[in-house]
Amino acid sequence: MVTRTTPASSSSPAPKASAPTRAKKPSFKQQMLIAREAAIIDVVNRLLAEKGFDAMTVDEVAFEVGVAKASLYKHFPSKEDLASAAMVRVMQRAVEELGELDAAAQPIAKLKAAARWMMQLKLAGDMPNLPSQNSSLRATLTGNKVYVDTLRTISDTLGGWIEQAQALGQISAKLPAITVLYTLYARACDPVLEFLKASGLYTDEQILDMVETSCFDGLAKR
Amino acid sequence: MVTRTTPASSSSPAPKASAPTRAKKPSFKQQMLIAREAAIIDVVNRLLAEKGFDAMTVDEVAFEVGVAKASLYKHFPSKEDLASAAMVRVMQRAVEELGELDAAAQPIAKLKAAARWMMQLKLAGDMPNLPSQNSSLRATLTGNKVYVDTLRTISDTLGGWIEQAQALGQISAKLPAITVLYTLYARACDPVLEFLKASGLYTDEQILDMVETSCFDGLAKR
DNA sequence: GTCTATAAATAGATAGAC
DNA sequence: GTCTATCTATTTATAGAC
Repeated sequence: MVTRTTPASSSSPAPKASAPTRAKKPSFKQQMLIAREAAIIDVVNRLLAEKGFDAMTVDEVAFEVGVAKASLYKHFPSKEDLASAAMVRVMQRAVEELGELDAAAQPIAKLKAAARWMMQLKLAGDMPNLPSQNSSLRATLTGNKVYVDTLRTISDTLGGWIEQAQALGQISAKLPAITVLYTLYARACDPVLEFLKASGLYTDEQILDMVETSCFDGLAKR
Repeated sequence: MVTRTTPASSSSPAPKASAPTRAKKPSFKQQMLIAREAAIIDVVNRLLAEKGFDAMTVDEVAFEVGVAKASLYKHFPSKEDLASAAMVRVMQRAVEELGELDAAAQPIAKLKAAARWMMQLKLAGDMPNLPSQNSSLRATLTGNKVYVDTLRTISDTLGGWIEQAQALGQISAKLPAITVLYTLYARACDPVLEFLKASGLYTDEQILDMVETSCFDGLAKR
């Protein structure tokens, strides 16, 4: 995950000869690097969820991570790449989640569980919120192979489930599969979730139930 | 037709109903003021729809209006007030629209038409996009009496229709009215609309039909 | 790789002439 | 009320010491 090979080669950074008594393991430094970048992405992810890309500042990220801003730029070359890394990570987790959900029997059950996973992530404040209009951000995202590939993987998986569900008469065949897919994706940024949460009237579980119902069963009475 | 019954915003002076004089016509300057502010709000509204509040800059607004930035601040005291004025205007138009829709026979038909009106506005690039998290913006909005009152009017109208529709068995009674209301409001910022439009696969009418279907009938087959 | 310090650009907002 | 010119603060991003 998020294995950036920025530093001078990852093979063997041991210029010093063998000094087994005091030598530190290079893998340790690698692990520290990974851990620090994971900590950075943690903060970025939370800030993206809280305020969105435009309102998030790199100063803020650096302060919350507890690191100098210049150090951040050693890890990620731009603010867009910070956001991109956060998106990649959450999408890779989505791939893992979809893999587990695949055990469910019915396609529609998988789709509901996938939507619920996204909504639970947003309710928990862990869903990055990126503006779909920002051009520089879009350029960075579409130029990131891992991002594009992972998005493709997710879309293919969900798309397959949708077609299966439609073939079984579980999902309406009146709607094109692409529309169903987009409608599911939109649950990741559904403002109804935060509105209902802000109202303080319902528990997270109740909110998930209601939005899942409105999404799959519709507002009109059945 | 802009703000005939109500002043555009708290920052713009209300037209005074003074006795008609023949020597001078202050109403002309008043009209020029109104017209210029309407032109400003036009630009603000479009930019808010295109890039959102955070990415919109006051310099940009001034340039597109063709006026000096300092002049903008003579009309509206802050960027937040610019956005607030745009929101007030679109909401006042919504009130007018709801008044006309009230002629429809069935409550659910009114609700569908209201949702469709919002979606058509967004598809046309005329729906302002405000971040729900920005605190200074929220403060300005909640401190704007016209905004709060108009929002209240809209919510009361839609809320009444929802309860009627539920009583008639047209809208599911399993969902609280507040959830139905929020779900309808969310159509004004539904990313599915722009995704489908960006795909180039469907006409605006087809997109409206599909999203209306998914909203009221749900994704699951009936 | 981390830091301090700073560049370079841009944001929102104002001063003051006319 | 409109303009030019400017202020002040903030933002993304680097330079350079260690």
